[in-house]
Amino acid sequence: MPYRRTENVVRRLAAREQTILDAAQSIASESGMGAVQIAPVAHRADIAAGTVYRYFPSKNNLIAEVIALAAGRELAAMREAADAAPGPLSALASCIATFAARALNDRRLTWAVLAEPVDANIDALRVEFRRAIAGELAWRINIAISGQHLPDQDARAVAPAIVGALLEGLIGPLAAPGGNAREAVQNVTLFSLRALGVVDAHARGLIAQCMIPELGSYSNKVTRFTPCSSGSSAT
Amino acid sequence: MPYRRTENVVRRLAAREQTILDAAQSIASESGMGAVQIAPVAHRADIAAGTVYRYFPSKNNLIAEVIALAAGRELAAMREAADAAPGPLSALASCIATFAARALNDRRLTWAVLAEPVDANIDALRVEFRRAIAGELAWRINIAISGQHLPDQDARAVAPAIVGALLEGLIGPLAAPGGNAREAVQNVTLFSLRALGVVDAHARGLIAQCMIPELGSYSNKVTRFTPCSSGSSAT
DNA sequence: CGCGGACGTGAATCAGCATTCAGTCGATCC
DNA sequence: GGATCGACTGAATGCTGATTCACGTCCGCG
Repeated sequence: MPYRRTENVVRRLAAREQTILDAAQSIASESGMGAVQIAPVAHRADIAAGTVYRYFPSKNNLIAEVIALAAGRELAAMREAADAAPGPLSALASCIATFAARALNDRRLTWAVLAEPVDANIDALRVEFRRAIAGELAWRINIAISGQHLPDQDARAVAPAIVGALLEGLIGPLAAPGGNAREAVQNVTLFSLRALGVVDAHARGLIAQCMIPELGSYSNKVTRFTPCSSGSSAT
Repeated sequence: MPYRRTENVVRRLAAREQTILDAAQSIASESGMGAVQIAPVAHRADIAAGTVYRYFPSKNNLIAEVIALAAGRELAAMREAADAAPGPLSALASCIATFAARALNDRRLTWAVLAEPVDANIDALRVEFRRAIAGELAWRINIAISGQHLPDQDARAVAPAIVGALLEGLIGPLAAPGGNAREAVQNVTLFSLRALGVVDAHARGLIAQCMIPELGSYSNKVTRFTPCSSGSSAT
């Protein structure tokens, strides 16, 4: 007869799992996805390498989980910011600024989660995440178009370009490292809005009113992101 | 007494080296940088694995060479297109459109060379390449700004964002695969020009006059790209 | 010719890492 | 208080893929 899982044990196991996830994320955030290896993660979590496999069936699964958690967090923040805005263009601006601000807040992690290749299986999940972000933007863009706030254009095509511009312009290897973060966020947001066809002066106005998340501290909701498409096994 | 290298031998060796480079590039172009492994490259070049090492001291050096060659090709094409244009904004538009068109022409290779991570040492070279492209754009942007054709802005910050938008918007995993290539090029160019602050109508005019390289065939000059910074050993 | 050096070969070596598993230990149950 | 269960350990295993090297082969040389 199998043993029951004591309340205590359940807590301990859950805590351990979280510890592993935290270890993996912090390593990713410090040294990139490539550095997320079983041995270092286990070491940082103060457990043996083998133990990791009691919690995650494979390294890929662990990484996938890290990505899914980060993705859920970012998407939720973007939605929240956009939903709080007064109009379609404001929503768009907030959405972009929020993504930008949070990315800037933890450059390396964002890069690791969104851009740094690891493995073909993982890449599939990452692409889902990017798609979700681009989709979120595309959705808002379409609303603005149908309200005549933006010139007619193919939102599905433009949204990825904005994501690329944000990533490359803010946290890519070429982006200036230091500088005024708030200003950088406002600049890329302005850039994006203009690219969408908002005239310069209007865009500046929108940005001025835009809530930009406090840099240095942001919500850490743990709504795991689940891609809609079925096929992301991440073996 | 060491033997001299016969004319014939020199030719043969050079041809072999080229064959290896071609093999590596074609594999990268078909399956990405990850698939550029010594064994497959050697196989495609019809030589033994060990022979590759008579021509390149390490795999990284081989890959670095592939990247440098591609980079030189692309930069030259961008410069040529821009220099042939009548004015600063035209030059900018041509530069962007050329990059876009050529990238679209060989998506996978462009992606492999510009975006697909391989190894930290290689990444350094890749970053140099990106920097060179962004620098080329920044240069043209600054000319346009000083001629009052563009609103004042930080070209060094904006140029990488444009590169990101082009890559992600055209050849990234989210970009629509099929479709009208010429139209796609014109769309991202329009997007970029607007982002820089060119008003919509004017941008469209510029693009209409813009020479877009024939899709499907383009110059294959072999001006190897050499990053200016000294430290790109690529061990 | 026939010697010797350079090229070419590909099997063996080496290294990095994920994954496994026989063995240890503390908690749970009767 | 034993009998087990099941988590934990970490050394051993296995795989993938770059790199090496002892040995053929070719060709310029006298």
